[in-house]
Amino acid sequence: MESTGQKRIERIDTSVNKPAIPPSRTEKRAAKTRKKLLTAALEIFSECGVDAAAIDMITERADLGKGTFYRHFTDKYDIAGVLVEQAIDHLIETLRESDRQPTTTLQEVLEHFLNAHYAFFRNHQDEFILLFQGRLLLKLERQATDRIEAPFSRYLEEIERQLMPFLGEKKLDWVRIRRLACAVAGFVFGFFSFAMIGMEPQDIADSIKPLRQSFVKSLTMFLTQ
Amino acid sequence: MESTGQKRIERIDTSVNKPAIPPSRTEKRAAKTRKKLLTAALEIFSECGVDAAAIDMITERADLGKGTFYRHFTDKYDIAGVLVEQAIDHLIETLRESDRQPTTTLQEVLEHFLNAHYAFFRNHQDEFILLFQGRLLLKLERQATDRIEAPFSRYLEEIERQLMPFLGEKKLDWVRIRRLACAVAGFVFGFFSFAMIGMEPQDIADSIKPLRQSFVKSLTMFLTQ
DNA sequence: GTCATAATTGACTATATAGTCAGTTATGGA
DNA sequence: TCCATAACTGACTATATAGTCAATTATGAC
Repeated sequence: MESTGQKRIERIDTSVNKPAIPPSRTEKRAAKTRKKLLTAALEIFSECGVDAAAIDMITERADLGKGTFYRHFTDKYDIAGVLVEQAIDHLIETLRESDRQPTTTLQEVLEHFLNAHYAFFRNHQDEFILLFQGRLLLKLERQATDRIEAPFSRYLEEIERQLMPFLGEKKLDWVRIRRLACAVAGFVFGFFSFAMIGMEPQDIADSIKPLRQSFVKSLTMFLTQ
Repeated sequence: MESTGQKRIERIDTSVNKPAIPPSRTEKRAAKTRKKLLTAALEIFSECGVDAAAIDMITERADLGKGTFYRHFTDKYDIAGVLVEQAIDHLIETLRESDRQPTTTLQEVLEHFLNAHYAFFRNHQDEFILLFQGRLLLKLERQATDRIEAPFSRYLEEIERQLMPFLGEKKLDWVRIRRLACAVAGFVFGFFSFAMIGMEPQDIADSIKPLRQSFVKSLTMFLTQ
């Protein structure tokens, strides 16, 4: 049942710090607790999957009381939504770091894409798993859909944004750009996921270089054909 | 708790029909019931995800009593395992249909791969979703791991088998072949999954042809470089 | 038709998990 | 120090789901 009225006990909001007000000790304590919950939840979700995870697992892992969870989040899908947003932020951030280096050709941009995704896969494996298991929920008419779908769109848009400058010569076909974004995102996530089944970590690492090479060539061809 | 002794009530086994014995009406009834359960479960799993699905949802959808479920399967993950095996069988079957047409070049084989995957995505969408949500369970230390992982390995091996003949000139590097299989599987599954978020169905269909073209070129390059 | 056997049923019990709230502990201000 | 307020706690209740089993219905052999 959805409560249309306000909650009796207001939840804590440490998500956005009001600017120019130094955080009190109380606020810092709450923020630290929230952080502990987020960290624990990410681990649990990546181990068990969001649906199979229980609140108790999270609070247990965070070494906090169960009631504390409900002062910070409404339910599992609430905290999962926050984590997905964070993960996408990290992925986009990683993409922008690549973007900071001067790039003059489409090939270079695409190489940066692949590098950035590989870095993300290596350095944020829990988030990688979270994103990849959450992604498919879309098709599945569920409540949390928008909360989950929105960050993924942001991600696709970031890829598109970085591509734009190099497509000036050709017509800026929206479908073609989105198609490319899907191809890049899909290839990288899909490859790493399958690689996790079929290959040893060292083999995965060794595969990156030649794959990058031919995938970049292929995409360049695709975009400029 | 794992019961090491035998169950008090033996479950029905209609999975493999003993050869040369015509099925009785009783057997056919049981087989039909089992089929109804499998069909309902596939729908439910692809709508809600395996972890979020409940037995009641499945028996409700199949219009059967709950107890019936337990005469045919031990639990959710048991029936999910059967469904994953079936889905992989369909995918492999689709791959073999492509293979039946005479292929003389690596490019043709790769084109058939892409065609077959696209056909599977179009004609078995529920199974596509099931496979794709199940796939990641691997990383996540769970009980059903082997049951789920084995079919995926079969799938990768089928891809490898079809590629073999065209790699005779080059050294048969096991890692390289598995890498290619991961690339094909990952690209196709990954692309379609992201396309489901970011694109309209018609745009997806329109994307197949040009994508196939450049992806095939890319993979050929990759294998023969 | 009658009986033995097998499949099916769904109400029932056991269990696990969600979500609550009165009580406890920490912080901030006087 | 003492009080007001906010964060935290975990035992508790409500609910949902898993899994069971005695009763029911269908089938097969005679």
